[in-house]
Amino acid sequence: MTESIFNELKARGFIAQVSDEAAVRKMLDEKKTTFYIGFDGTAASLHAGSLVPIMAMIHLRRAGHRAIALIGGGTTMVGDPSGRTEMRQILDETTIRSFGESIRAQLDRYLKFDGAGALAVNNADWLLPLKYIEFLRDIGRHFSVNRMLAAEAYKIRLERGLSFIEFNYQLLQAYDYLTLFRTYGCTLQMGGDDQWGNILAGVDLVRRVEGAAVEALTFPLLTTSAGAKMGKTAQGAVWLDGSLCPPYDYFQYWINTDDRDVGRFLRLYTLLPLGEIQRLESLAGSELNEAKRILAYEATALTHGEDAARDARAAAAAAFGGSGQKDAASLPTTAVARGRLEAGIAPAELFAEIGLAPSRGEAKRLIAQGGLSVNNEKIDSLDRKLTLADIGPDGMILKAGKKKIHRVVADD
RNA sequence: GGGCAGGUACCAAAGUGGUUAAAUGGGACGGGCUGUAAACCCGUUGCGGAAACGCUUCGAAGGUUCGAAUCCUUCCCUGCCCA
Repeated sequence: MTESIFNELKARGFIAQVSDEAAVRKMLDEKKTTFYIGFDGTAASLHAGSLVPIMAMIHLRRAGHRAIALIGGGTTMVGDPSGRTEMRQILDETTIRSFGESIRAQLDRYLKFDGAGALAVNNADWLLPLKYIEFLRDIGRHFSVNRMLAAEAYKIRLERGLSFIEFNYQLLQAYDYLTLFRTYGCTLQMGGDDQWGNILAGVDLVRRVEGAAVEALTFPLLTTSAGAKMGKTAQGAVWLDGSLCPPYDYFQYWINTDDRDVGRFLRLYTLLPLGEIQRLESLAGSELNEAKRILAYEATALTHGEDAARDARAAAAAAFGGSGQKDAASLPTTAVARGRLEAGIAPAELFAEIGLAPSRGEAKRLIAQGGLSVNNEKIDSLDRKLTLADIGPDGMILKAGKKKIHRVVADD
């Protein structure tokens, strides 16, 4: 802990708001601190939007602090209204439990839950058994409805509607903080900036109930320079799970970073030293692509491992480098029955089948617009059947647009 | 519980018996220009079909009609006002 981890986080752009900067700085720079971040269990996998909290945990853990990843098995039963325009779909308990388990396993890859430097807990363990009246008397009494209603996070919902179940969310999250403080001596809760109100509610609760000072820190809510939410594309979320978002696609997501975001993202999403990042972001024009390649490689390696990152990088080079296709094997590949290829397959059918087009109609539209190609040769007719003859030594390379690429091989 | 206003495609929002697969905007996608960038220009944007055309869609289910997103009934959901 020679260099200040707080300064490091700050310099990397992780800090939006802090309850008491001097206190947090002192805590993190001088003693081993137990901190926590909560993760919702609303899907089987986390997506790129959760990477900032994950990276923050990695930094702090490396600096010698103890990380608690809280899986929201209990709070997800209720649904956080903060900053949302509509009520979340309420999931059933079995689903939430299984999602929570997947997320725990996923976080383990980044954090290595060894019990000493990092551990995972699930708030279903203490929230589900709660007794309503008891909870109201012990915890509910400390919350001012007036103050809650004034919170920015509820503003939209007060205009559009907020149900009582969601209004309870903050109490539960505050109670989580109290529980982790009591059980693990946790004195810092972090989260996205939309969690500020919920986190402060916990800080208040711990002070009122235990008379102790605990702290809050939030991360900025990121959007890309183009205004899109981080981790979302038109196709959906950029999942951290390789089966939902293959490493190749993950790599592509990062390499397509807007020029203006390269420096910011290198700081947040890689562990490269700041000096190195400064050098990379100072590159201009097309040289910036080198920085993007490094960003994509590092980000992919953190999520999918070095080997997968190397493969993805090689596949990307094959797809976009123009030079040969010796790494074609790394491209997303589908095997198609040899018999069908012998007979010849209509291009619209095949493109739709392997997912390069959402439907045959769309594929036909793309053909009409000159957007589809086989082995880098434009498909100019719906009758241009794809056959065995199109499969070269590296398979048949299909492209939709300039960036979506897929390889087809014959299945014997 | 009562009164009022609503639920239209990815989102916002027109449409109030046929000319509506459904205006317009945004988004997205494709092409052009580029650096796998941004900006800009052009085009596309329910499913199937080469096409003719067929099928499915306007909260849900029924009904009226030659014909409904548009009219009627019931139900579900949301907001506002009153309790």
